Amino acid sequence: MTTPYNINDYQNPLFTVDSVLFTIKNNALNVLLVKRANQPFIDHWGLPGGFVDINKDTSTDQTALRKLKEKTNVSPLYLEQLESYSGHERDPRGFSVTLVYFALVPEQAVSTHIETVDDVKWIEVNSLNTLSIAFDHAYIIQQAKTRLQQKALYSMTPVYCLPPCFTIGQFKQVIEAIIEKTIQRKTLIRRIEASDMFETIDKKVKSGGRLAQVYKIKPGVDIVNFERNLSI
Amino acid sequence: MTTPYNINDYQNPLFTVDSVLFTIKNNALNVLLVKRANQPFIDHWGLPGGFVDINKDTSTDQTALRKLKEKTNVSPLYLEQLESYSGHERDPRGFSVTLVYFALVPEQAVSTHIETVDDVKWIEVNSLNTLSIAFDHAYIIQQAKTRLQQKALYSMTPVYCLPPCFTIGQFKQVIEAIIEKTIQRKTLIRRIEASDMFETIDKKVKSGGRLAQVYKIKPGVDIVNFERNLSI
DNA sequence: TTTAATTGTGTCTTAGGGACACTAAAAAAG
DNA sequence: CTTTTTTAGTGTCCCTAAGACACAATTAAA
Repeated sequence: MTTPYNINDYQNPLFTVDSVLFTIKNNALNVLLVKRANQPFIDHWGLPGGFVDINKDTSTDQTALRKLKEKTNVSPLYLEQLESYSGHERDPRGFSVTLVYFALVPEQAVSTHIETVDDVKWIEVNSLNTLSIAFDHAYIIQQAKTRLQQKALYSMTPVYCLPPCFTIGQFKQVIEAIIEKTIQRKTLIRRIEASDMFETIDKKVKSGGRLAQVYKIKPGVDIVNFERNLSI
Repeated sequence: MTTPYNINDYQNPLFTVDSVLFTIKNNALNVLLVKRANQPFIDHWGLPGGFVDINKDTSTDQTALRKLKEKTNVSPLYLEQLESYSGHERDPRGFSVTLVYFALVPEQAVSTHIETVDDVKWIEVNSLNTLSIAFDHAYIIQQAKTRLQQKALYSMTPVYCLPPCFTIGQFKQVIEAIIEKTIQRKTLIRRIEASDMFETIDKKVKSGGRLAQVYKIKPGVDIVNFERNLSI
């Protein structure tokens, strides 16, 4: 029953790390796609990612960050594991496993770099069906979107789609773009106060009407989770 | 141990699948541990798991289920991915990635099989420090416990630690063992009704006082999530 | 000066968990 | 046989935070 361990008895699956990097652009949820330079699915658009480099990476988190930095020139403010996907069918080269992260970044942080290259672009998640996407990445993006929507209902996570200084109006727009539903401004204000994550800065900013108070994240605070969801 | 050069080993990290299988035993959260038959950490206790067998497994889910069935002789009722853990330090053989699942099973379903073997056992999660655990598995078990506790606050997931027919009193004990806090019986009854996941069966059962109504899960229903957490 | 737009406040409603009293029914104690 | 103990189940009030929405404040545009 117990044969001695030998690593060569097993064929290792193909293991990659991919990231779903989201941002809000034009009041819509966008995902970063990369034009594939290699087979399989050459010239198709897919998620940024690749193989672990065990000489450079101290963990798969580092792999995800390294690949994202290669494509966007910045590290995302928020990164967490989504899930891994595996099977014989998802990659023509054979049984494969991809560990998928999902990440958030404010659009301004990467816009200048993205505009200088033509193999990296933002695409609206709701327009994904107009492209032919590599592997099962279209499905993975949908899963990541669902997870982000859930998190937006019970946490302050969407703040990582905002620049360092922001107004409540901007925050509300980001949340609404993610959950695809309007929320009460009052509810957001109550949550901002209850979370104690933010501080006002001595500045107001034009917004088309009355000047808006500017907020920023208090240094060193963790993301706050709430006990109730926003209603769906 | 000297492994011959293998191109796959060089490109790919060591990839394994492990599972944190929980049950409730004696009103306490228990985890299934397996005595390791091989290096590294031979004779230490660790999580059930191993390498993907790409000839047998259609996905990593199947790997987890196959390994659990080897050790317990049953498939768990509940299985989901927890997270993956990676790094150079966690396995002396080099950079490794383990994809960890967490699973729930009623104790009765596996007790007879467990008692016949001596390399598999249940151990109370709160007594883990009395054993020396392989790899970073002690840490992983703590992470899985935290995740299970969170899920118990907003979902009916703990029901998978119960046998097919159960009383509200048993359900309450399972939840309380998981979250390590008492809950209001009334709250559980309200959630059972609101979820519409259960039906009463025409049977009552002794419980030390008044006879208790027996419930079971309606066939084909999905686990229900609530919009509010139980208070912590 | 008026109107429109956006920010910010006040407050009532609503849903669901927390608490707890009270009744029901069965077993154990006397 | 009666009383006590134990667990099951119900009724109901409280509390908190989200939803709804009116209304005041402030700015720009018409």
